[in-house]
Amino acid sequence: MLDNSQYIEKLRSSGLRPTKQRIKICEVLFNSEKTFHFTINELVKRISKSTNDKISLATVYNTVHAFKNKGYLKEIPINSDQSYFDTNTSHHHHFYDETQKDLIDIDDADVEPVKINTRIPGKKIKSVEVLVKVEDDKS
Amino acid sequence: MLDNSQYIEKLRSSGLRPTKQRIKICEVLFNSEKTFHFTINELVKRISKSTNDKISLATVYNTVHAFKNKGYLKEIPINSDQSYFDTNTSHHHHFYDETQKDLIDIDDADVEPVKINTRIPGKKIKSVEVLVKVEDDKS
DNA sequence: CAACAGTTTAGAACTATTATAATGTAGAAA
DNA sequence: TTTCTACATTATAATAGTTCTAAACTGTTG
Ligand SMILES: [Mn+2]
Ligand SMILES: [Mn+2]
Ligand SMILES: [Zn+2]
Ligand SMILES: [Zn+2]
Repeated sequence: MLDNSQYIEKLRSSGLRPTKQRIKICEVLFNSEKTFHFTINELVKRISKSTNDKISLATVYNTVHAFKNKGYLKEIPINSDQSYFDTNTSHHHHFYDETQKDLIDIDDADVEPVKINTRIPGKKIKSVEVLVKVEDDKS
Repeated sequence: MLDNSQYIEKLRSSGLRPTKQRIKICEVLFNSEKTFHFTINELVKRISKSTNDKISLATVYNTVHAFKNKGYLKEIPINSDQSYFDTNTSHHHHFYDETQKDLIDIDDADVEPVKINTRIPGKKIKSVEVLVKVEDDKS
């Protein structure tokens, strides 16, 4: 929970001009106690609920990608027709409920550290993500 | 490495009519010693290299989805503009080279079994997939 | 063979995402 | 404060992977 001046500082220190659109998007993304997952469309809805000034879809895409590049958001790899993002940038994994198309954090304490005992020469590891797909238990 | 009569049997026993398109796609997918990863476009290219009879794009999509539903193919979750499929349906994980947009199997022996010590009530686990993103090592 | 459900197909439709290019603005310099 | 300019926003078009449609075709069964 930060106030606007802190977002302005955060944006400035990232080399991003603190425009009113970016500040608003910061509020929507980071002004809540709990982190959450979202698609671009869901974010657009959250934004329009919390302001009267419309932000164009292109700006939402641009800003989400900028924040992702700066490390303020993560993109979660799922097979879906749309991208999912996460305001929780700490190391953790996910359940994906295929029935409800819903992402759920797995507390990092509930997952044994994933050990990969092999490497690709000339490449370095950027991330290690576990996705646990679940479905309704009919049995 | 199976011959056509075995594909015909495999298709029949799955409730799929053994059409010449499906048999051809079986050959392209399963007639090699090594398993591999592919996108729909790459599969279309492989098909046209190995036959003169064109198979329509819609049929390729239909068949890949049918095979996936029958468990003959897996879809690999990646953030990409296109879907990746895998002819290796045994349990294993992947490196994804973001530079070359290339999927590489991780031998299951090189990964400690992933233990998830929590569940979602009413849901059962369908799959547990580890994706290790790598990039060029410039350091 | 006849009948029919399942399959293939070309092409249209759909939709998430990206590109374009004109307009606007934050921040620094004069 | 005014000017300047690189960066940002925006409406809109373009792109592209995927799915849909509906007509033609085919494998299977009786
Ligand atoms: Mn998909
Ligand atoms: Mn993406
Ligand atoms: Zn998360
Ligand atoms: Zn694989």
